[in-house]
Amino acid sequence: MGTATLADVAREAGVSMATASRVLNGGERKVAQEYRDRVLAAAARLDYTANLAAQATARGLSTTVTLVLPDITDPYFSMIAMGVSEAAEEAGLITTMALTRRDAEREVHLVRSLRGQRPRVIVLAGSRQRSGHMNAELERELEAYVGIGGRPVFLSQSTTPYPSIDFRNEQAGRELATAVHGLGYRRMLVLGGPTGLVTTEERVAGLREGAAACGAPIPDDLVLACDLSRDGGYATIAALPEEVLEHVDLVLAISDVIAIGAMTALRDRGLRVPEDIAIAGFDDVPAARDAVPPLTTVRLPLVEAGRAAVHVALQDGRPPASLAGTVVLRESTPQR
Amino acid sequence: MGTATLADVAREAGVSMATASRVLNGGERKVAQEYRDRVLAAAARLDYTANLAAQATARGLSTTVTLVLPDITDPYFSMIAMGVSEAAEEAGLITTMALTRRDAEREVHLVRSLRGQRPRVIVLAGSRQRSGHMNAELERELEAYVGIGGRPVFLSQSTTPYPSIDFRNEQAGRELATAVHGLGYRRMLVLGGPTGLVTTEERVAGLREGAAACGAPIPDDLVLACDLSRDGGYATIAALPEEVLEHVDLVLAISDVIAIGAMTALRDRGLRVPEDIAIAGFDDVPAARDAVPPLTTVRLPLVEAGRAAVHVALQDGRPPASLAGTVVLRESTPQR
DNA sequence: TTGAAAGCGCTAACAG
DNA sequence: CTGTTAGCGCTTTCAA
Repeated sequence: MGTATLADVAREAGVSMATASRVLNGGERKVAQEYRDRVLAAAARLDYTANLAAQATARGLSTTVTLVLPDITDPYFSMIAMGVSEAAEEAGLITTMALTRRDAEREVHLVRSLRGQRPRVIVLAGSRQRSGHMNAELERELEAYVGIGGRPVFLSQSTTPYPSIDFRNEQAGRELATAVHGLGYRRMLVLGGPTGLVTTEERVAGLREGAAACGAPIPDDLVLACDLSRDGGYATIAALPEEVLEHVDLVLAISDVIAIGAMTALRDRGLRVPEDIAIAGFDDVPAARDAVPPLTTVRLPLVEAGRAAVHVALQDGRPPASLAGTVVLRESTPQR
Repeated sequence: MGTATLADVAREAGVSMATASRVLNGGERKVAQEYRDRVLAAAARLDYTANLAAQATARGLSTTVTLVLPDITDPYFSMIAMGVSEAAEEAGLITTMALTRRDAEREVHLVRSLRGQRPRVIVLAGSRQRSGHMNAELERELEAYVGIGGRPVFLSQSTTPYPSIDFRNEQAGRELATAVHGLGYRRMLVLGGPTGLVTTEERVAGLREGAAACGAPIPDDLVLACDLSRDGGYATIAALPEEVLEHVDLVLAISDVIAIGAMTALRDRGLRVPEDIAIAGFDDVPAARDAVPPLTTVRLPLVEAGRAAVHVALQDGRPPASLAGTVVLRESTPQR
């Protein structure tokens, strides 16, 4: 019951297993219409479902896309997950996910044990470390993975020979800085997220370049590192000396989550947003719209990026182009 | 390269495949220490990783937990996903996820094709329909799944003979209504989410009961259905006739996401929150803390529920107890 | 305890 | 175009 196998279907249809396999799971036409129909009918009658595990054993690769990501609870990644899952499904693949909890070492172990699943594609989401000591390890694991026919893709930078989908972080930063400068902001503070991550450093660099180009350079001591989370933004603003904040008219956070935490902290310090101090973020996660005031940000095609990752992996021809962001001005940065 | 098989390990260690299998993937003690060491050493030397697909073929079941959920982008579900993934990992299982896009029919198809993966556990997240025509279909699929040794669990109600993890939605509703009544609110409006869903109806019922018990019953025409999303909350409030809103001092949304959308809509209508109208939600997703003003809600142990689901499925002894919520009062419902 | 050998369900040459 | 027949890598009786 519930366990009809290919052999059962073949017998029921009066054909060989090979033929049954060809019509049920094989590629395109190659079987006479009559046989095809008989097999299909038998399969339906028996409620046949292919045993994917057996298929994977025989083929050497499973029909799975594995998404490795730091934290599914972060909207940045859940958007990406959405895209990966959509594209995988369209390609007839199943999505598996594994969480690294933002731990590079764990990521390597994960890739190692995931290899056992024989996924067709592994999408590694989350920014790479500029010079992680795990990078080499990771590359070794991926080599082994490629050895069995798998295709790794990075979603945001590759520190390896394998392809990646990238965002134009620097450009986005420049554009945002330029846009807010145009609005009249001159004394900006940057909440730069963790140092060492490629993504955050690119964004910070872009912001500073943009501001500098407009004649309002951001001094080093106004570029603050913080945890890549709501709490990171909150804590950093909360701990800031009064005199620093007094001279600032705009906080530029390198992610919306950080910005949202920062906004709450600003308010908890008795400052009005945006009257006393304005704020902007990056990513345009859904929560940015519901922030009060709504958050100025750079919209990144997150879902699309997830989709692109699996496409690039599947048809490895396509050259991975980097994805641009769009500045979205909202009330958190009014004309000043 | 990267493709050491059990046979390779056995040969390298000078033992039979059976022995190698026993030490590497089998249960506990049964192999002499010396052999055990030799196998382990050989495996390490060869960088052996078990082929999970082959294992699943041989065993009939894979080492996978499959999570079926409506939308990973919704924080309610991403919290649950977090818990499932954690517990699965602790049990040495891999988590797979599939998105239904809130479509019951799709859910059934998904379960059907997921069956092919032979997951050890399938967690079906998301509220059941009170009387969905797909319920019977779903049950049929699950029967087949159980037939191959799988274990289904529902996360929020079971319309089938299989276990479920439940929240005490009604009780939570009663407590919330009672709490806000204690704060001085008397004329409440309910944003009840979609009708037909068990969860939403339970919450609505609880709220109404609680309010009624306090002597401030909520009339039928102040219980509004809406989409289970931020936009659902926004749209419903936006479309409300002025005279209805005038008589309301508190909006009770059956989810935080709805509440957050509603809050924005209220504000867009020129109302002050909470001065003119207060608001509360359900779930206590992270965004509730960052809402302005911070949102009163009922905290539900979402991550914990996800964990419980896999535990219940794995050791089917434990009787699935239902999980209680805790009212969390914040500034969106000040003493009035 | 250990090993030989028969599968698990499916695929993919290779003939016919 | 169809069927025969080896595997795929691992598990698991069953004897030794």
